[in-house]
Amino acid sequence: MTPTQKLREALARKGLPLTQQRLAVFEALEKAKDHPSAEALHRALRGKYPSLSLATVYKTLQTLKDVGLAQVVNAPHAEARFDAITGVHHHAICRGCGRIEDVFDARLDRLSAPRVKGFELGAHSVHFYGLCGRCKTKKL
Amino acid sequence: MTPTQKLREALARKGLPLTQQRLAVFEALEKAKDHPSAEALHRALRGKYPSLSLATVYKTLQTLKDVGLAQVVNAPHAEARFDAITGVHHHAICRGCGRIEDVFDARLDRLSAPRVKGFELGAHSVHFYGLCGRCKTKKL
DNA sequence: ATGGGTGCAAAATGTTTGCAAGTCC
DNA sequence: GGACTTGCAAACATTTTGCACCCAT
Repeated sequence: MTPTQKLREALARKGLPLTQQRLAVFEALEKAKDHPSAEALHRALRGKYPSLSLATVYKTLQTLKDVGLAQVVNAPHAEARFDAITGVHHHAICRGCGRIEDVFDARLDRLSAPRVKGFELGAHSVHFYGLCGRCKTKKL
Repeated sequence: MTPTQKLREALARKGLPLTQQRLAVFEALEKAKDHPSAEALHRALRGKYPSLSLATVYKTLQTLKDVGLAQVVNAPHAEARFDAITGVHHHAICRGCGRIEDVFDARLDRLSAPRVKGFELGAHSVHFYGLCGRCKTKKL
């Protein structure tokens, strides 16, 4: 399935039209292997589509997320959240309200780093996503 | 060891003075169990220290990080980084330049969610931190 | 005494939004 | 034709910075 088909189909499922901008952003995102930012995508595309605006790139990425063709790797423009516990531990994060609970689990601490070309990896941290008690009830 | 001692010592190791503001922020951060944001800490402290500025809270958190007494749970005000791969996968993140590489590892995919009071957890993602090839050489 | 810290306000950064004009089906 | 999207600029939220004054050592 070509990118165009894949995108058209995913958009159609939500009744959304396929536009040139959406196709351009989607193709660029699929081609890039370095988890580009909105800014990076905009930069990469402005040669071919000089009128493409950064706001459109943001909106399109949101749309791609909505139709299940993209995801965000980190969680910015949320506030930074700090922790006085500097030892190894993990987190349960509520998708509803952003609440973060610490998770202590030796089994998770023991995970060994995978081999990634060139990287020298040390610490790791596991993020579990879900709904906290309050948001679970709210959603019903 | 009291918070004051712990803080004084960590700061002294880098030749930095202990101030009332630093102590206040550090104590508040240790006491809070909900991964407060800078804003939240500022709000919590303004009753007792009305002149404490938000900028100082930010600077202090940075300092606490530098001396190893705090860490950031998420990574905001970095740009959002997007990914067209929507399946389960993990990431290797370079502390030097922020580069993100995908990690595919079935062993990691299979991790079962821990029990966290009230939470209903689904997906998870493992972040490995380290230095990429380029930053490794730069640091030497 | 002096190097660094604090508080303020302004700048910077990343993202979102309102709206007129344009595009897709 | 009608709903949705685009591009622009302005708004927004979070974080950083410059600078005059102040505090810890």
